[in-house]
Amino acid sequence: MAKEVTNKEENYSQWYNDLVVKADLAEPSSVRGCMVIKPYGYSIWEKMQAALDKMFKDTGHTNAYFPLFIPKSFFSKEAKHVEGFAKECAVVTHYRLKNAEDGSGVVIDKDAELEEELIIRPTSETIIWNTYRNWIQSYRDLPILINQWANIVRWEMRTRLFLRTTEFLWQEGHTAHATRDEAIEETFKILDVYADFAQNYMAMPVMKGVKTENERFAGAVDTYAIEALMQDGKALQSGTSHFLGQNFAKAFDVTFTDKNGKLEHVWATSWGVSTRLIGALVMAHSDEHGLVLPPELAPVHVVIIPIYKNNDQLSVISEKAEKIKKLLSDKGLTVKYDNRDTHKPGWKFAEYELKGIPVRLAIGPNDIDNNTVELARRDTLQKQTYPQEGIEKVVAKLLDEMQANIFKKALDFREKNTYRTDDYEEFKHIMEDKGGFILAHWDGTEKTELRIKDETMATIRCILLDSEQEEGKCILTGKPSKQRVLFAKAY
RNA sequence: CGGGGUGUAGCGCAGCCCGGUUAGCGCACCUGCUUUGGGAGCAGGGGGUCGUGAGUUCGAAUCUCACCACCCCGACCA
Repeated sequence: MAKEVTNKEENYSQWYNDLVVKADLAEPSSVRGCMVIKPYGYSIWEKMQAALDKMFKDTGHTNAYFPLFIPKSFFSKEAKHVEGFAKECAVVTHYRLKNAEDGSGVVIDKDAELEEELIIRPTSETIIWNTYRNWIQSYRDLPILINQWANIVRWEMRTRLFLRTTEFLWQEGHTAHATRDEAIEETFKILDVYADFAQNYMAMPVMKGVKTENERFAGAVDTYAIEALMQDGKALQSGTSHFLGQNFAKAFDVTFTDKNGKLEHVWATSWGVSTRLIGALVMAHSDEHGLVLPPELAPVHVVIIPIYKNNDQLSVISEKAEKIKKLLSDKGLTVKYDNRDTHKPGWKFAEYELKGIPVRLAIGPNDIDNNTVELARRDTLQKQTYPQEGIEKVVAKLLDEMQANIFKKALDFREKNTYRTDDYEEFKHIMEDKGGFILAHWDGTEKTELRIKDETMATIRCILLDSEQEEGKCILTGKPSKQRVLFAKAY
């Protein structure tokens, strides 16, 4: 065994790290807290980008690009925003290096100090709203619906590949609207896009809800999020959509004249998902054998592996394999024919399982005699022999079935691990033993929320949008509550 | 920033207590032959500033001191 993945039950976080590294998604870099996203991992990100980008375009958005650097003065204009991000900002103070006089290498040239320090963006609201001020005069200039694909930096103390790194890739949407209602509508529209993407592409069920004040984005009026449950019973916030009200418009003095000739502040939203989604994808579906990728996001759908004893056999098999590859490609599938002679079939089987390629198609001498192929599906690891005739339809159908099955498996898991309780002792036991989501009553105060966090490590992930109104008593204080909220330990 | 741990070949480790030839093992790598339907076998081969610096000593991977880096556990976070 060349590559062993740590047992998932024994040490979940080691299992995750192993998987990310051994499946060639990413590796730690020599820069503290930063990762190298390797080609295979990056191609998953490209699949995500392609799907999301289309969804954004289909809902009327266009892409643009704003600077990496933000002048410190911009950054400090929105009070809550600074407060939230100040502790994790990288700051550029100089613009030149020089050779050290003692020959010990290169040092900062103290004469090249910046007049005003530049913050490396931890998010772009400030630079964007500073820019929007110049773009907006009239209601005719609205709405502005812009997205950008970018890297950002948040100086983290402890990092984990994909889940939390100092630099990461994401998209951030920033929209400007003439009315409050329109901005709110935009916030929900994007939340739905995210939920749709998570469920239909990532095959990962999510809960939609609004964050408590405590978990709200710095500078937002309301933060909405999609929350997913990972296989270790912890929740992962997978996307956020913020209704910013007029906070940034006021901070950056962005006003417009409405239809009645009245000067108003602009209404805003911002929203984002990041490469963290790759971490979510890994933790939601994968197993002891490696990654399990939903077909919609798999960089390669089918790998064809020849099994042969000599070159004569290989050439017969290759001819078949190339034909099948073309049939599948014509169906829009990405197919790899791995005819390398440097690795044995068994090695390749294990390798592609580790990488989560949805379907493996093997052709050997027996298949040549019988006009068959062997298909193995990654989600269930089942193998079955099919006639070569019509194989492209079988594979296409199988991939659809797998996409649905992977989602269903994740949904079953979530349902099995979502509890309702009105008893705080039970609440504590659930959190301690197995984790998962708990729906419980809460009195609505930050104090209670923090005390529950202290005592159980669980936080309020969100207040579900579709939660039914129900009279009850706060699980901690017994004070009256009108609805249950979603608790979990979180990443 | 607190508490704990680890730095020896690309990776994972042994050796260190108790200093002494040429620093060793597994995986990976290279060559050859046999193999190929679940991570092949045999034979041969290459690869090391023992984290860095200073000290003790006839002699340091091994002992002492300092520094650096990384990992795990906490506080902070998408």
